[in-house]
Amino acid sequence: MTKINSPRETDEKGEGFLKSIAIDAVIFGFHNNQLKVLLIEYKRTGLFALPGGFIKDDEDVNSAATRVVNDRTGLDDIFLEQFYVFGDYSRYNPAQFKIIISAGGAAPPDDHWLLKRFISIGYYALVDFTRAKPTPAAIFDSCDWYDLGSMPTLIQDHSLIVDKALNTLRANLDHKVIGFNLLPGEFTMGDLQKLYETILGKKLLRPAFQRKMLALGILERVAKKWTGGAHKAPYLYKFINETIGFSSKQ
Amino acid sequence: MTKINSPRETDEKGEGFLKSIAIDAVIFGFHNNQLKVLLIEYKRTGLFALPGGFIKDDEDVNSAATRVVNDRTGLDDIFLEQFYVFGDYSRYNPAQFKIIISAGGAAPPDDHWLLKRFISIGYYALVDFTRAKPTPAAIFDSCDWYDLGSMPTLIQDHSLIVDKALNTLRANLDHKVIGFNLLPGEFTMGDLQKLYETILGKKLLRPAFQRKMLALGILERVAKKWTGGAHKAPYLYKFINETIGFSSKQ
DNA sequence: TCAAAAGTGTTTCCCTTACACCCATGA
DNA sequence: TCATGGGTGTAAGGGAAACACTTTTGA
Repeated sequence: MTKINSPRETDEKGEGFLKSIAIDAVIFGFHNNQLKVLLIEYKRTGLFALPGGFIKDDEDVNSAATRVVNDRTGLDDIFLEQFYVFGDYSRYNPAQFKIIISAGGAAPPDDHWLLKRFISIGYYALVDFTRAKPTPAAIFDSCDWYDLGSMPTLIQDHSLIVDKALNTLRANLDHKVIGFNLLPGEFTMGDLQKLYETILGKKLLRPAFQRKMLALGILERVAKKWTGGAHKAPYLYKFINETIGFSSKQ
Repeated sequence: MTKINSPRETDEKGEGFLKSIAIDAVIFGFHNNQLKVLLIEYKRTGLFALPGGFIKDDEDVNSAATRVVNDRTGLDDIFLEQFYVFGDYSRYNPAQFKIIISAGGAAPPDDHWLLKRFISIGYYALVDFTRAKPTPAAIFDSCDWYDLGSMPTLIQDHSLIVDKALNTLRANLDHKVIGFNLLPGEFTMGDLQKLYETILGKKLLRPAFQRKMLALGILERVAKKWTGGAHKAPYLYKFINETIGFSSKQ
């Protein structure tokens, strides 16, 4: 579908990209009982933002989102879903972009395409923290995980986008099968419960949780786990589902 | 928020509008136990489509959607919600738009802004059929209600958009309070049940339905209804909720 | 042998389902 | 008085909540 011709975002005209449309990705990971979000920092600005990108003239929007997440994490098989379009006029803030572009070289002309108003399509992605390799682009100082509770201030309305992504994740956790995307291939029931508790922000009852998860019929018990703890070793489970990757589950 | 300056879609350059972004609205109504969708027909083309529009340079995207629905129905207080962005490259079909524009006057130049690739933000609206006044624009032959089961062929991927809107409506009917927006201010429990049955495409048990709806605590019994039928007259109910209008319910 | 975590069994409770019964009304 | 649709009562069934008990392991 997508011809590869590699236009460059830094062109003043934005040749090769759809104008006025951006993609912002809230990439969630889970580690040490903490829900994390991948953020980038623009060089020499102290400005933090969600990983984002633009849509090539001949590229599907969903493919562009996949490409953005792949560029930042190196992962291919990711759960990714649109959740909202952020399109208020009030989010238009060219001053911030002028700083970002200027930090990368010369000050941009006033009619630089990135200084125009943009609408952003919000995606959220659930990735395996242990396999993701945060990868900055040339214009970033960093690309790293941040705990949801201790994120730096973000540009534009990106904090709002994270909030809305988290709300969507919470709402979907109940009636879609998505939590597993945040865990490694094999995990214990305790890991899974910690994940659910962290996302939902509340404690769950262990017996009820175990039964509910097993009743879904999508978990396969693999083997015994050895632990360093002074207690019974838990089973390992893996998620059995062929339809991994870009999800069209409704 | 929105300065009024009235740009015109027919300008070749699309001056005053965001480029590459359109809005398509699936406006649902309910009448005679049928779920209906509002469709427009372009003049002298035989082409049917969803009501749609574009976003003014200084207009919120959600405001633009409200404006589109208001233009076609005359209604102000409408339930309206984004549900998906349709952004595949394959939906790009300039030939159809060339026909539409040509039918309105002279053939457009090849660089007419409407012949470029567009991404469409899908909204669905739930309106009171009895209060909506379908209103065509100058370039339409008609603007009318169609039964979901007997719609004409639609341009582009508009049939897909309707399908996805219906699926979203079905999924939300269970866990959001939205069905009432399709009924007049006062209605019987039978009306409401018929509506649910039509949307979900299956029969529901009357006693269970009545109890579930009343348990929501959002219905107020108003008065006795007189009927022409040879049976007990049903109560009338009305929906008690202050937060009518553009919904931010999550 | 003990503490801690994991796995499973059991009872209770509540909501939904299914069905029954009564009510009101016009033909 | 009878058929039809509306409203409510009630018993049965299924799943979640709450709690108890057993199992396994390293200290």
